[in-house]
Amino acid sequence: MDTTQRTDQQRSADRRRRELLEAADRVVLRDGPQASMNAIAAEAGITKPILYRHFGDKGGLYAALAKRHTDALLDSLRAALDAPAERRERVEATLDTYLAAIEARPQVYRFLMHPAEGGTAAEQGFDVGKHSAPLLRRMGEELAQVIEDRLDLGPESQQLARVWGHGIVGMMHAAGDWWLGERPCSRAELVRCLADLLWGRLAAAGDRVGGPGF
Amino acid sequence: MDTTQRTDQQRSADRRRRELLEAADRVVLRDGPQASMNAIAAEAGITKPILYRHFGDKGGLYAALAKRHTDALLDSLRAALDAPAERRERVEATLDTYLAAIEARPQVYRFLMHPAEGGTAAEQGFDVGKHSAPLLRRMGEELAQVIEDRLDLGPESQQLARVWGHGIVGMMHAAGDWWLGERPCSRAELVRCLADLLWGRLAAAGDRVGGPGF
DNA sequence: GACTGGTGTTACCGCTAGTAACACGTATGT
DNA sequence: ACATACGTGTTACTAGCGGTAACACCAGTC
Repeated sequence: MDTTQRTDQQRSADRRRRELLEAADRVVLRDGPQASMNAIAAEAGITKPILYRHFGDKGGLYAALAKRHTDALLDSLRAALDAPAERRERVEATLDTYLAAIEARPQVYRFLMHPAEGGTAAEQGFDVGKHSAPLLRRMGEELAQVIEDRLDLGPESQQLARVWGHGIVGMMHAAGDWWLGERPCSRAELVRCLADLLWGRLAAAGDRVGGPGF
Repeated sequence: MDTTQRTDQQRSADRRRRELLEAADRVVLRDGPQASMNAIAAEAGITKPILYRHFGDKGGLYAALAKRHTDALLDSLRAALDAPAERRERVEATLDTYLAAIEARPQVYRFLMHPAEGGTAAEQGFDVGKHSAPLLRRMGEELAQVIEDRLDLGPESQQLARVWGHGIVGMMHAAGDWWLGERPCSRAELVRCLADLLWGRLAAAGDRVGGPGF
């Protein structure tokens, strides 16, 4: 059991794992989030127990799969968030990056937003509400960190930043989801509307004639 | 087949349907969104085929169940939205109403946010992204209508209102979900933070020393 | 009394996630 | 050279799911 052999094995296992993940990716892209383990195994040219040896259970495979895409998307978002430009431009660029991603690959995005599922009887924690997709949480935390690092929000800075991070991400997600289903306008228009909302146009708008206003 | 008898039968069927829905409610509240049809039938004291005769399939039962809670929650939200007060107060009241609801019954809320699932091979439309929970969509449309009715937003009023409706609902949902899982602050504080976000504090905040600002 | 319609059952189908048990190749220790 | 251990792969299975077909019972009606 010398070191070189162990690394060899590990390398082989890692390569195998990547191949399996790519096969799973193709199936999920084709069949949606409810792709079966049988289908994934068949696509990879092997049988189920191998998948289970590599990933434990379906949740493990899905987590590994989600991590790849989540990391990639988060990298794009960070890039847009870090670009050298005015705050408004940067916010719009980030929104546009996210919307472009979900527009380009709706199946992947749909998969990422899907909660864990826990088929038979595992991982059930009903008493709390933490069912949201990991991607949303990670994006929220990431954005919160950026906000807290860069904005001066007074004494309650941290709390405000975290609430805003998750809130803005949720706004982006829900609006994007609705937009993807109905396509009521162009992406650029959607970006502008959302940025306007974040820029306080809701509070600044005048009441409509005849009513007390929202 | 005279009218009175048909009404009698219909009444009986309706009562039965309500009983079944209440049983399903109890099971979902106990087991979460993945409650099985067997469990629900057992809770109602009957067997599966009866459930299927009443609701068609699992999606039908879940849709009926969701409609009850969704209608109830939307009524509460409408009440908060229509209260006689300033705009900011009303926004805060609406946010608080939603958060209080999900805080009081997280399982129900979790169930409502769950997408349709389509067990075996039904209702699969992967090419579009319309997987979101009906509750989110309905709340978004409802809020959009209120915004459009009451605010003067210029020529692009309708589009802005719809984007904002879905965006604000998504913000509320994501922030509420995160808050419910981590409980980082009181409900009132969360409400204030979110209202501040909607009131443009993000755009108004100053840059932190040493960086160009978000 | 035969007939019809609603309510209920049992027993099944095909599918899923997940696993146990077995077979093959290969490198190693004695 | 041979036995041993190990990783890789298979087949065949379990338990449970959503959903359904076929049958039983019990009312009211012609």
